[in-house]
Amino acid sequence: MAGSTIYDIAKKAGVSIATVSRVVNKSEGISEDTREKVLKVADELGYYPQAYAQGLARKKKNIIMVVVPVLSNYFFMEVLAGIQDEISNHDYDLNIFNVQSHGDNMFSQVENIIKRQWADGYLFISTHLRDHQLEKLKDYDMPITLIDESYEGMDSVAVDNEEGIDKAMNYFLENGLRRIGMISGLKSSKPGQQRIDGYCNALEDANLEVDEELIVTGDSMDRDGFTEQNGYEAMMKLLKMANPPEACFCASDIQAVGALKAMEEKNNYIPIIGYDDITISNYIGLSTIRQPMHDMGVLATQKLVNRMHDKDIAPTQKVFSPELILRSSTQKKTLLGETT
Amino acid sequence: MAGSTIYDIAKKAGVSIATVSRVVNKSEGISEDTREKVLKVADELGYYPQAYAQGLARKKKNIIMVVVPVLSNYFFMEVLAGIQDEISNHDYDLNIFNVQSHGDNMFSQVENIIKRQWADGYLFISTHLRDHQLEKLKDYDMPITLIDESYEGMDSVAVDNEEGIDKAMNYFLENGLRRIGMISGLKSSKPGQQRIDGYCNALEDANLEVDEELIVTGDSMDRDGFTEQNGYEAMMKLLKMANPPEACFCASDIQAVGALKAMEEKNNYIPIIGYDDITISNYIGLSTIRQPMHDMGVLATQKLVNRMHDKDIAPTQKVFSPELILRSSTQKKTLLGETT
DNA sequence: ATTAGAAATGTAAGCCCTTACATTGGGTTT
DNA sequence: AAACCCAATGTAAGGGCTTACATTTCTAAT
Repeated sequence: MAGSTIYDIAKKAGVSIATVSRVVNKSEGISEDTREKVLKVADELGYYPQAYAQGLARKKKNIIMVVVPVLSNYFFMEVLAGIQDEISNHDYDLNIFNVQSHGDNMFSQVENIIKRQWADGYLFISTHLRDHQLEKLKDYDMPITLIDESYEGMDSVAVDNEEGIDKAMNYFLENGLRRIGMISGLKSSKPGQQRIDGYCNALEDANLEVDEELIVTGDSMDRDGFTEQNGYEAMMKLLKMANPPEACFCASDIQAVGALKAMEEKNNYIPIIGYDDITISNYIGLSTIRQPMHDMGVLATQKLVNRMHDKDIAPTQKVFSPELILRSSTQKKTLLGETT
Repeated sequence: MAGSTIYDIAKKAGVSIATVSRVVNKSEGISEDTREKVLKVADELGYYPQAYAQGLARKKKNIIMVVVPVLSNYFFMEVLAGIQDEISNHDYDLNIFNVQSHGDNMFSQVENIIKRQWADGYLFISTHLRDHQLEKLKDYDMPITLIDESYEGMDSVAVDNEEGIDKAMNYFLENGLRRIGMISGLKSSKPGQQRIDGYCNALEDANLEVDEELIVTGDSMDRDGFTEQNGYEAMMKLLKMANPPEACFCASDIQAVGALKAMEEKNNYIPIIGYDDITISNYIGLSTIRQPMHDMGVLATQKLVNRMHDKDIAPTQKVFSPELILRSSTQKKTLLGETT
């Protein structure tokens, strides 16, 4: 059934391959008669153009490729939903390419994907490349939009992390909480580092000293520590301290879910704020910093499509402002300011 | 920088394109001198073989493609994690193709993906095709493994849904609960229907009548109703009934998350059991029927790879037995049998 | 009937690789 | 030095499609 080519159709329909190609591609200048004849044969033989041959012959592949280091992650999922929604307004297929994370090796994978010319345009989600690497990427002159990181001279869609963390920290500070813990992901990862920096800066701005002891992470380090289990372990550490924090900021909602469980088990609640606002957070009452993930996906896709249509528009960097969403994790049995 | 071909390298290095190809593909019979010379030039020109040209020239593409209707879904995510883990043991790249769901249209998309020969092998996750469609798929003689559905004569990895639902229902029944509600997804979807059937059968086996009123779904119907919001709405309906159920089975954990919230808001708890055991369930104390999603991904990938290496092995269908996992959602402030 | 012009179709080159087969040019053997 | 072998390299076909250009066929104007 499978595997018939344009030649088979041409022969059986008694026309040239060019005609078959034209019929299949709906180009004009074909008589209704031949069109029907060819279509009939094509259907009988189950013909459909091979992607690779077509991609080679045309320059265009009609593919947008999403490149991500880790697929099973909520942030990615929700961004992706936005991408899907937007892409359905355009005539492109979506392909997702999963690069194995970690180090320089990751960049060479990314580079090869570009070189191999898989797609007409690329969305890079959370790849967190270094500046010199991004610089190289620019040279390829391929439509690329960065998501979750920002770089001068490239299209990108990101969120102001510092600002988000500031909002969380200030909320605590304004409510009279001083000793604030932080549950971090892998400290050496770019987002991990960024969030720690934000945390430190916020404290310094408030003229408070940073107690390194209060910045903890769990022991499970898959997905760079951005897992429920990691958050659970981290909160356990925090609660077991001789002098535990009065509140806690989590680098991701998913870790906060684990932290919540730890507090429940210990029956010891401190106010916590997560980061992301994944869908589930609303249902479990987790206060959080909202990143407009869906919108980021939509906007990034729009930017990419625009660029694919016109190489020469100037690249722009969109930076969303994150929003503090208060739910029960900062209220119930918790805030000092409110028990009185 | 981008876009150099084998010809460019050949010319600049003063060799033939065949030699370049051989060097790049690490085939043997190339002197160390030329190898180095070619490699040097290739690096300078940033050469890497174009995927489409290579795919056309060889028969093999070195790609495994995952085909799914909806990406942003927890079941999919966890299965995918398994696929990723297993695939990293083999020399294949992973590509994910997102088909727009809904009806016959979906099948034609799936069919075209096969015809276009994107990959060397395919994993179909939760496509829930009809029998005659699967029958057609078989004819294509392409390595395909079905995940989350089972079909005679094709490789597949699934879970015995009936059995899982039975376990949940029996747990309720054994604990003296008789009036058991069900929160369903879109009733017309294949998994939706299956789970409703299982629910009805379990009741009938216990000689209880099925009260159609107790099978509810929410009003939000994106993702076929398998969302938190849908579960929330459904549970609200249930709790508002004149004669509400004493317990509830949810067709998915994600809906159960919403249901939990509804109960909290109403401050009215009945025991509930979800379906899937997504990672988060463990952290929010949701009792559930565990599907070994990660293992399913791993096993499906293994089967696929085996078949890609040897077309002639007989197809097998693996059906996992799901497991009842009890957590607090069937305990705290709830079970009649335990309050006495 | 003749012919310009448009419409329909065909021919062939080209997209970038891989690879079977042919060729070249030492090194060995005798 | 002739004969042979083998390693290294080159030549060219072919994979399935698109498309510029050439050719044929038809329509309609003269």
